[in-house]
Amino acid sequence: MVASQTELVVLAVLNVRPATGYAVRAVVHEQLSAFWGESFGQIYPAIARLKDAGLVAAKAGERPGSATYSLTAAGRDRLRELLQTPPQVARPRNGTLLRLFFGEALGPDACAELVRATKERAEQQLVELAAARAGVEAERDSGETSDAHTRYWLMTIAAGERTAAAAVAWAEETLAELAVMEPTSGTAAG
Amino acid sequence: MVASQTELVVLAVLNVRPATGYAVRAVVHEQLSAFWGESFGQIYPAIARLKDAGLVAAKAGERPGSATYSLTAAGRDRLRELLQTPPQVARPRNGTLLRLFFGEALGPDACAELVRATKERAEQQLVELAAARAGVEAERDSGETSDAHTRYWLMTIAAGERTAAAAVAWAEETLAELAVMEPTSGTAAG
DNA sequence: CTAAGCATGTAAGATGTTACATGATTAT
DNA sequence: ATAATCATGTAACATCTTACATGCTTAG
Repeated sequence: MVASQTELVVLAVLNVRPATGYAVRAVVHEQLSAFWGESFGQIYPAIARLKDAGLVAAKAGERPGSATYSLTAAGRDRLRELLQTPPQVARPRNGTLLRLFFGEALGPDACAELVRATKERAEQQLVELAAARAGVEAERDSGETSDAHTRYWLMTIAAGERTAAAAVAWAEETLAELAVMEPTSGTAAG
Repeated sequence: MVASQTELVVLAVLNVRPATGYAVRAVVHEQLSAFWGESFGQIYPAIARLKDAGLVAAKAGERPGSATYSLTAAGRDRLRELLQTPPQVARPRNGTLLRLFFGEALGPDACAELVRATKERAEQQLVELAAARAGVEAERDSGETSDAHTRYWLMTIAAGERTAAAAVAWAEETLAELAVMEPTSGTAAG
């Protein structure tokens, strides 16, 4: 009875609207990518398990060989159950900060390169999140999505924006400090 | 030749000073925990592989059955090589934001609970990071650690502080918005 | 006609967690 | 004494990525 996190996402996405496995993954990529990721290698086996457990039902899809899945009543119950389990905090793995911590063996120039890359990723993310925000707000105003769902969605976008803005501010501060450090060690040393 | 990230951390920690496997894990827990995690189940096999590859050398430790490991010349070369590889960005997995995104099925009260937990974790982290900052600065002033390493260490602490502060600000904003939402759906609905 | 996108799945291998098993040393 | 900490390792299991294999449909 230990459901994977992937099963939770699949149930949650299918609860919004029935979809093919491919479309489930598209939703995850397009709407959740700032805080969640899944690959086909996880999604298809997860759907198969959920089908075996009677939590989702398959209808023949529009194309031959494809299937559109939707939640059963048991699936909706299970979804609520899973949503109420405390989120498991994932082990952090920030390769940039790891390298920066051991920056003495790497040198200030290479470290600055890493921080610049972080800054660019964060700025890119701010652009994407602004676009997502505009899209969600337009959808809300056109009445295509429930108002409550729109609000929750915007809260997750706000979280991404805060985090990305903090990353940009940190990167700028850190680049300034790296700029005044002499290259006394590391591979870039003269 | 695909070295795991764990091998990189082990090499980096042993480059600072020779240590037992147990002590390597203690360093990771005490100094890197804000952005990195490792368990014994990873560290011991990683050390065994590094020893087989001639990248670390074992000396008999102070206790019977224990060993103190240090980098060989090949190990130092390999470390520099690994530090220069681009950091692989880990797949994001934020269980709180996932639940919040599907908050309509959960209800505003349960969502507020999740956000409060996030806020408390972030505040706790700010306390821990402030203590770490004080400890590092004291070490620097006493001359126990190289000045360069201290600076890099403080940069990683600053990253954690920025991120945690952003999380607190987001949580407060989000709690205010959740407070004005009516419980029209979700398990907590009346 | 051909490339891109839609669609489903499997298999191998890497990675990671947790629990278990064992035992020495140090502090209370 | 006895609990906590130091110390090493294995085994089972879960998870995840990547590549592979296949084929339909739509747009250029």
